[in-house]
Formats: sequence, structure tokens, C-alpha cells
Amino acid sequence: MQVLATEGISAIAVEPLAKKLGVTKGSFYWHYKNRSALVDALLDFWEGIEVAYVRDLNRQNETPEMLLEASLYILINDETNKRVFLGLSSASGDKTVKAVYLRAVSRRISLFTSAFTRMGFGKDEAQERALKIYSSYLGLIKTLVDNSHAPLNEMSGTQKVDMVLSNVMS
Amino acid sequence: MQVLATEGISAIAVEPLAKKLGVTKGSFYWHYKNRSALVDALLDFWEGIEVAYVRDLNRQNETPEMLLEASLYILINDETNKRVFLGLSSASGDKTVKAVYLRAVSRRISLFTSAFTRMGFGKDEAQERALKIYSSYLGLIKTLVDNSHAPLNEMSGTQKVDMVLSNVMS
DNA sequence: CCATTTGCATACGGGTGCGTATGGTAAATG
DNA sequence: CATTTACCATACGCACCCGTATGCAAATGG
Repeated sequence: MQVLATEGISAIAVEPLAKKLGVTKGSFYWHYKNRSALVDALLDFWEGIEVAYVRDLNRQNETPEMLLEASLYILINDETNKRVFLGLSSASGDKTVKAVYLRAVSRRISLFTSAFTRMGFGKDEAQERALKIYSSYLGLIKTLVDNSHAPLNEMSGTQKVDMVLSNVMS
Repeated sequence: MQVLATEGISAIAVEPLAKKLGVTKGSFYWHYKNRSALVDALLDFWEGIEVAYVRDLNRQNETPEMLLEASLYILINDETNKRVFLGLSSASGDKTVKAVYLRAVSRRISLFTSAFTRMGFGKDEAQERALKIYSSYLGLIKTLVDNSHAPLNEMSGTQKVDMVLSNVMS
């Protein structure tokens, strides 16, 4: 999982990985049918964690405002989640990876949409606001991990959340 | 250039490219010293086009409002520009690529910042608004090319620009 | 206690991409 | 006309990664 976050999907190569773990290919191919079986397992594992987390967030936050804030805080400040999510988005040549990525995107947008709906916004308005939030969020985390704008990385976690939220919490 | 946009940097591989162009490696290595020489040439070419375009945008738009709108329209609706820009961001393992990418990011943020400055905003306020615009823009084009949210692709070019601008044009 | 299964290592063949060596042809040049 | 020089093809060595074949020792269980 950590490797997935720091090196990206393409770094999940059998031989280098085996060497890194101090085992051999023979061992690897006994445990997994092939490379893509390992990738699938990792993807399943990650997606399982994600959906569980979303469920918890929905349970632990009473108001939609709290839910929005808490979700964004995690999505923006959890380093592993950011890197894996963006990693998947970059490796979308693979069909399986792309499917997982698209579901992750849907989860995020749905989460935002449902929050705005519960705030009392109409369906269209809720969707529009969710999309704005999502775009800002995605652009922000990409800028953060690319380290392409230094000042951004010096902001606090809550500041980053506020920056995204300020666009739509009229 | 077209290949760069559709396939990404990693697709700039000597052997496949040569085959695709109907020539051989022998020919290629006579024209270019090696693979990275070709990549550098492509990168230079692209960056040259970009800076020229920014210069033109600055000349052809009187007011900062017009400049903002015109710039965003191009950045959001020019398919090649989007794909190359995002392609570079994904291929940031390469040091040279990363440098080109970071300069491209800076150009965009600077463009936005100077527009807001010319509108009369103070330095900090201008930078903050520029960052918000940039995040929204980046998230939007990524969502668009990933095709990760169908409704977005059905919006018109101007609607997309308005969506990004609405966040900061109080 | 011996036979089978489990868990892993070594060794190989295949595919792909990079870069070099070398050879050939046609056009420019002295 | 002889000889460079421009341009391109074939052929090779190297490195990396995938996947398979096979060997082998320790665990297991009848």
C-alpha cells in the first residue's frame, strides 16, 4: 500500500518488488497467479478501506456541514489517500485501474452531492456545488503532491479545507 | 506533438515511434542523439508555443477580466493543451519533464495573479484568488480528460469557464 | 516412518525498449 | 570521375520485466 502511494501503480512490478521484500519470483508466483492478480488484490484492499471510511464518516457526522468538512479534511490531509488516488488517476491506461478510479471519483462526488442535498439544496444546485467542490479539491491535492506551488504546502490542514469550501458555502 | 497529447510522454519510445512513422531506429539515431534529446526537443517546442500564446493573450485583451476569460477559455477548451499539460504532470518522474511542468504551472498562476492585481486587488488577495482559480481549472480539466464525470463533458465551453470563474468573481 | 503437500529458490525462455556498430546508396563536392 | 557526406536499414548486445519449469527442503498426516 505504501509502495502504491509513493511509487505508483507501475512500480508494482514483480521482480523489483520481490527483491525489495527479500523474496524471489518463485515465491511470488506461488502466492499470486500473476502481476495483475496482485494489483487487483491491492486495489480491492484499498477500495475496501475507502468505502468503510466513507461509511464511518456518514455515521459520525450529524450535520451535512460537519460531514463535508470532515470528509474534505481527510481527503486533503491524508497523504496516502491523496497519493494513491492521484496515482490511480495517472495509471488509467489499465482498464481495471481506471474502473477503480472512476468509482473512487463517483464516491467523492456522491458524498458531496448528498451533503448539499441534505442541506436543502435542489438536485441541480446540489450537483453543481458538489462539482465545484470536487474540482477545487482535485486541483488542490494535485498541486500539493506535485509540489508545484510552494506557498500552498505551508498552509494548515484547516486552511486548505476552508479554501475549497469557501467557493460554495455562500 | 499529437502523440504526446494522446499517448503521454512514456509513449515517446524510440522503437514503437519509429515503427509508427514507418522508419527504423537507424534513421532515428541519426537525427537525434538519443531518446531524451527527442523529448527535450518536443518539450522545447511545446513550451515555445505556450509562452508565445500567453504573450498574444496579454496583447489582445484590454481588460484583466477579458484576459482571464480568454485565457481560461483556451486552457479549458484546447484539447491538445489540456492533454499535454496533464500528461507532463503525470510523467513527473523525469527531472526535465518536471521542470517544464513546473514552469507551465507558474505561467498559469502568474497569469491569473497579474490579472487580479490589475483589477485592483492587493497582492495577497490576488494570489489567493489566483490559486483558487488555478485549483478549479486544474481539477476541471483533469475531470474532463479522465472522462470521470459524464455530465461535465456535456457543458459548453463558456459554461465550463463560468464554472471556474464563478468561485472568485464576487 | 514414509509419502504427499506446502513454500520457496534457481534457472530458463520470451518480449520489449535503448543504444551502437556496421553496411549500403544516392547525392553533393573537389 | 573519385570521394566524401547525408541518410537510412540491418543486426547485434544489453537491461529489464514477465511468466514457467523444475528442484528441494521442511511441514504434515495417514
